[in-house]
Amino acid sequence: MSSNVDKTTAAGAMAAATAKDARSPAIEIGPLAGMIGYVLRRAQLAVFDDVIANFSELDLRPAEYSVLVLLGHAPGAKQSDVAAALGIQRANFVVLFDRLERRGLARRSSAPNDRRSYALYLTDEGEKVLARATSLESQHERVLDEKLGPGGRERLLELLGKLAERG
Amino acid sequence: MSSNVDKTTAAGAMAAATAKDARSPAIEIGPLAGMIGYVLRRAQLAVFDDVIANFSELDLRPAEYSVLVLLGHAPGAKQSDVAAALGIQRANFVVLFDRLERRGLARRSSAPNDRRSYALYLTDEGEKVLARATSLESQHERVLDEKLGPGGRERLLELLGKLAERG
DNA sequence: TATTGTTATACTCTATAACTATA
DNA sequence: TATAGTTATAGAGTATAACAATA
Repeated sequence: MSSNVDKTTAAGAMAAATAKDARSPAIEIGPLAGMIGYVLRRAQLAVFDDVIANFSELDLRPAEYSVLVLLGHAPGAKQSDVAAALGIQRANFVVLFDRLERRGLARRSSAPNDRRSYALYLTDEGEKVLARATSLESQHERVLDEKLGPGGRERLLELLGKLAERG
Repeated sequence: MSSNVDKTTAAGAMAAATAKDARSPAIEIGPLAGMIGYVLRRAQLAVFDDVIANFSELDLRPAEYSVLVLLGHAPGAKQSDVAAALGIQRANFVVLFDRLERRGLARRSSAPNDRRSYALYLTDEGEKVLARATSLESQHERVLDEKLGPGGRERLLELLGKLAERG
């Protein structure tokens, strides 16, 4: 999963872009630094890299964590509703959830009124993994808060919420 | 590339998550709404979807546009430096640039001092496409400014810049 | 007829290893 | 020995079509 050979990752690029080293005649990103989409993408990649690194002991991907969080918050939710709430295609959600189920972290239960659908629940093991992951995630949020400064989180979440509105 | 059958995209999910419709018993994302990484990802997807839609007449992907912008800003830059500045792996950049070259938008020129490397340039056609794309992109930035409100852009770029710093 | 879950498939993006030609 | 470009490949993530079971 990790290596230190031929590292030209986003991290490396950002470092190179700001370094003043005669051996790396790095070029500036210029006008891209003022484009919301570009800066947003780079920030998202940096944050996700940290999340993935923080979850490494759990072998849990961000999308999988979001499913666990949602099941902790809305146990018994319908499979298609969970997928829709997270913006995941039904077809892709099947595979994602299969993995959680095979690992014993979540389970499908037959829904009471509709024999087509499933009600989804965390297992006891899933509750434990969710608790541990949330602890790691909380630590990470505190690191982000240090980077953002006082009031930064509130301002950022408000602005990002406006961007996420569709239409 | 587009269709209106079975749309369970992130857009649909966000709409469903906020709608009050008896036929869509949508569930709330709960704690996810307070997590920087999750909100950041949803915002980035929404913005990129708009960028891609705005560029549809040019058949230009965000990463390709970023290369054109960089070549407009730093003509003659080395291939590996452009890739590093954008956080793209050398190996993947080759394929990306091949497509721009085949379309006649950019070209590789032999570098003066190093026969291993290339100096990259826009073609005249590439300049035209860059100009058109930048015009479309500017329009999009103004739409984003309306969403963000007065001072929103400046605050957002500053906060995102802090998140993008690695370490 | 429409919806739920499912399978299969394809396309993009990304990461790594290995090669070549130069330095 | 190290670097620039390249090729090939594999893994994620994502999108679409089609099907069976059920509504």
